[in-house]
Amino acid sequence: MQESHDRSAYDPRAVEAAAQQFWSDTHAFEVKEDAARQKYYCLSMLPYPSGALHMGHVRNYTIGDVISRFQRMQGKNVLQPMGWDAFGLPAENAAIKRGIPPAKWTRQNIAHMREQLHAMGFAIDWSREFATCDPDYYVHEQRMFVRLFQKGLVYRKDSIVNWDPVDQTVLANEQVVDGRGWRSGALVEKREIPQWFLKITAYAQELLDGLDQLPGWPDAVKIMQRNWLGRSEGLQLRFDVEGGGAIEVFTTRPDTLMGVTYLAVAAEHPLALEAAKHNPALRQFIDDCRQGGVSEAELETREKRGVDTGLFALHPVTGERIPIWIANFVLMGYGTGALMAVPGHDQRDWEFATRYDLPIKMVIVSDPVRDAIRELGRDAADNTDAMSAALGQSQAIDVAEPRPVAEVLAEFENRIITEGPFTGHGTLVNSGRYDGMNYRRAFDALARRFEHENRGKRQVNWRLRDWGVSRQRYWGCPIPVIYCPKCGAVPVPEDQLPVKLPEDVAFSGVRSPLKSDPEWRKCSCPKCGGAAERETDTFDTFMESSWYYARYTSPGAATQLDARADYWLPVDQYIGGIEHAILHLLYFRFYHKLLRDAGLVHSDEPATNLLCQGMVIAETYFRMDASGNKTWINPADVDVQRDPKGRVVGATLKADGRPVSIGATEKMSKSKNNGVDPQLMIDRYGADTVRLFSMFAAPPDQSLEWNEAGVEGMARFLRRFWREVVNIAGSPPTVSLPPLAGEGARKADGGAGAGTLSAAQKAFRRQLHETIGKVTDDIGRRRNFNTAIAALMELLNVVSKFTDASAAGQALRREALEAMVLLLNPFTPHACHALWQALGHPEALLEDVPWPRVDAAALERASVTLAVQVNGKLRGTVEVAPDAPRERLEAAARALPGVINAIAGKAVRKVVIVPGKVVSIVAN
RNA sequence: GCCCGGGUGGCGAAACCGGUAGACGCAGGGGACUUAAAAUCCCCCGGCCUUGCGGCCAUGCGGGUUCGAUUCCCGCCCCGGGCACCA
Repeated sequence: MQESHDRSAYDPRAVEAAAQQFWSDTHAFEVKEDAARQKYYCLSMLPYPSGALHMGHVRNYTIGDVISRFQRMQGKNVLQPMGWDAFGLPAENAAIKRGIPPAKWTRQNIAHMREQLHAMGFAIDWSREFATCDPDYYVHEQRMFVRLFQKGLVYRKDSIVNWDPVDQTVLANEQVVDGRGWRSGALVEKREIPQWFLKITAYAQELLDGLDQLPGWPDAVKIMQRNWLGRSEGLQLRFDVEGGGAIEVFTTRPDTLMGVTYLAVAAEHPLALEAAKHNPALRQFIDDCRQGGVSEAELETREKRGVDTGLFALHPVTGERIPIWIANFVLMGYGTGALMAVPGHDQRDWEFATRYDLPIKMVIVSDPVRDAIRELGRDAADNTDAMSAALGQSQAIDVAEPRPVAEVLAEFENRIITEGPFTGHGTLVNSGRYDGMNYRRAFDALARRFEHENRGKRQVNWRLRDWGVSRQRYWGCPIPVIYCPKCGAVPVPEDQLPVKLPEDVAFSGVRSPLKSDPEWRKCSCPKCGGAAERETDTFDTFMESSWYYARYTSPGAATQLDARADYWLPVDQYIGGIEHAILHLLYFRFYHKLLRDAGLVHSDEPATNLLCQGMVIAETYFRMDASGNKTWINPADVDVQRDPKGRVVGATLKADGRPVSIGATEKMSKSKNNGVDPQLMIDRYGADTVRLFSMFAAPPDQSLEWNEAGVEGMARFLRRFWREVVNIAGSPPTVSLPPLAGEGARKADGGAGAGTLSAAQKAFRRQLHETIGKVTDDIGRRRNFNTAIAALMELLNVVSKFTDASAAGQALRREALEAMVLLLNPFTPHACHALWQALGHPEALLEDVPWPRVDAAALERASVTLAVQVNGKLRGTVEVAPDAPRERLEAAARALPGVINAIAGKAVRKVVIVPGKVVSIVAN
């Protein structure tokens, strides 16, 4: 016994090395197109090669691998590729810090991380691997850009960036910390420079409509994208300016037009700049607006400020004089850079008007107020109650005495002025001939009027802006454009592509080597042959990550894609972090439509199913010094103390045994030093245990708290499972008990074979087949891997306790454990690979071995348990035949002592029976 | 600020379509085995009351709908993600 224990003990290191060697030697995961088989393209977002695998990668790629291996066991032709999102800012930072060229640093990181991915045992087709910094990859991106240029989907315009006046460089939002440059500490300024744009807005409507064709995407992502696209129907309208000129505004609420009390323009608006020429105070305000970063979060949380230009616009209906203000919350980039402010019916306009003491007018009343007014108009004497109730609902007005309509309106207006705007749709008042109209009618009437006067037009506006793809950085794909003094911006001819990024460069300071190298940019104009210069900006790295999924299907193709793309695309399952819900996933969808319109793919959307996994979080520990600075301590270096109930009462540093403070549980990060190194975990427990824990500890879309004791629990489970399987491995692979053979048995004798089992044997087998059903559904449909694993643990507990030594009992054990090896294979493929062999199977546990099937006959039950409630409280349960009639259920329920007590002295009013679930008795 | 998501025992979580709240695992307590440790196995484990049977309370907070709400609706509080150079 002792000897066999030693021989058969679970040794993850040896098991995993052998399985990985086998998969590698047999090219087990390299796939090719096969029209005869159903394809399944399972894709995880490609990693940025930051240096080492982190737990977020482990989680992401384990989810993808579980789905891939599961689908493969369903007989599908599964593609699971991997590559590297190799361009980006961190490589430049590393270059500055350590003096290593970004290309070298990046390729070193890739080599290391590739080894780590191998050690996780992912079923990846490595023959398709590429890095986005390979010229063979980005040449196609450059060619696509040139073609989009020719199609008119690319343009250049001035755009605002964060400018660091000390380092003389453009900063990413990430590099702006509290309005200052992260390296120089200088106050960041806004600066306008010319940049390249892709016309994603030309696809806005299609991107919106396409969301309805994606039932396999999470609602949260679709809602976020819908809001991001931000379709709004409104009116673009011209206000004449007193003394000449005009301002165009866009409004989604033309019905509030008569409530306009001021106009607000952006600081960069031409009218603002013109007015500032003769007004130092305006000049000063506009200059102040240039300070600070450009991110939306920063702008939106900034204090709303403005200044009066002293100019007036003329109201397009009344001719009234309307003051024009410059306001820091109006941005030049959205709509027309100017807006009509209606403080009575818009929150932000109201706050601004209140601050600067601008008039507030009521021109819309809520429906309850309108109804009350109508009642008053009919019978002014006696409708106090109705009016009071109506006003009470909307604005809480006390109406003690009947009053004329004008007084009610005045009260409502007073509420708006003092308490806040009424921003809902309602009925127009104080609007002359538009009085009494609702939103829709007023919108139409005003639109017709202004279209007729040639003063305005109906317009659909989008929140979505065109995609600015220029970055003033070195480590990116060069934008293939040449600037000629005579011919202007000329795309690089396709036969001169790629424009290669020089990789052997030295970073002297923060400036891009492309920009400081006078030679690289020199070239001749493709049109006139004269001396010209190259663009030194590179693409936004979202460009590379927008089409990599397609390139995996056509490795080595001379063109961007070839016919193989049609076999594999679209992606069947895409997996990545929720943080990419908007930007990446929108560009990804957009680029797919660009590929489609170039004839390279033949579908409308790139991925049919999307899974967004949550973050990996961990506890934080720190010590604070006298001046309040925190030193963060890694969880691996800490011991935790508990009270007898298991509650955490303190923590100490392993090194000195003295206490440390316990911080929040948050996302693993370098700054909080709470990252757990996956490599350490693999070395200590093996990849299968790490995979199993990362799938068990939380459902994939929630955050996952890393907890090493939990990992040990998984190791315990795997050891037990290993032992159970090895214990039966000596018995013959097929114990001769035909009635147990599921499918075959039912064909042979209609399932009657199971009838020869004892009640305990039947219960055992039912649990097995319920588990097969649950695990299949949890992985295949629900993507709840944690509950699939829990069900398998439960089953193992049952198997361990099932000591039936009869022939039938042994056969049942074998059936259960063979099925479990298959069911666990997606999670712990190395151990299952070894155990499948140990069970005497000659073939490798790959697609040749089909997923276990549920035997419907095994699921039959002799009885079901129903909950019995009295007045909503549980008073007992009854066990009855599944087809027991209603009367018998009620009688059985009423016979329960708990029920008799609960209904004593009461009359039963109602009995609700939900078959298979509950008997609910209402008594009083 | 805006958009999206989440809040259930000491902890991670489960309850899938409104039907027995806490499966599974961790931590903890008690025991077995062992010279000892590790490993393994068995029992207990939301709170309060009760010798026991059992009862009451409990899914962030306050309301509502329902025979019945962790689940649906309304209003709050707290935590997390995103915000594209540029409502």
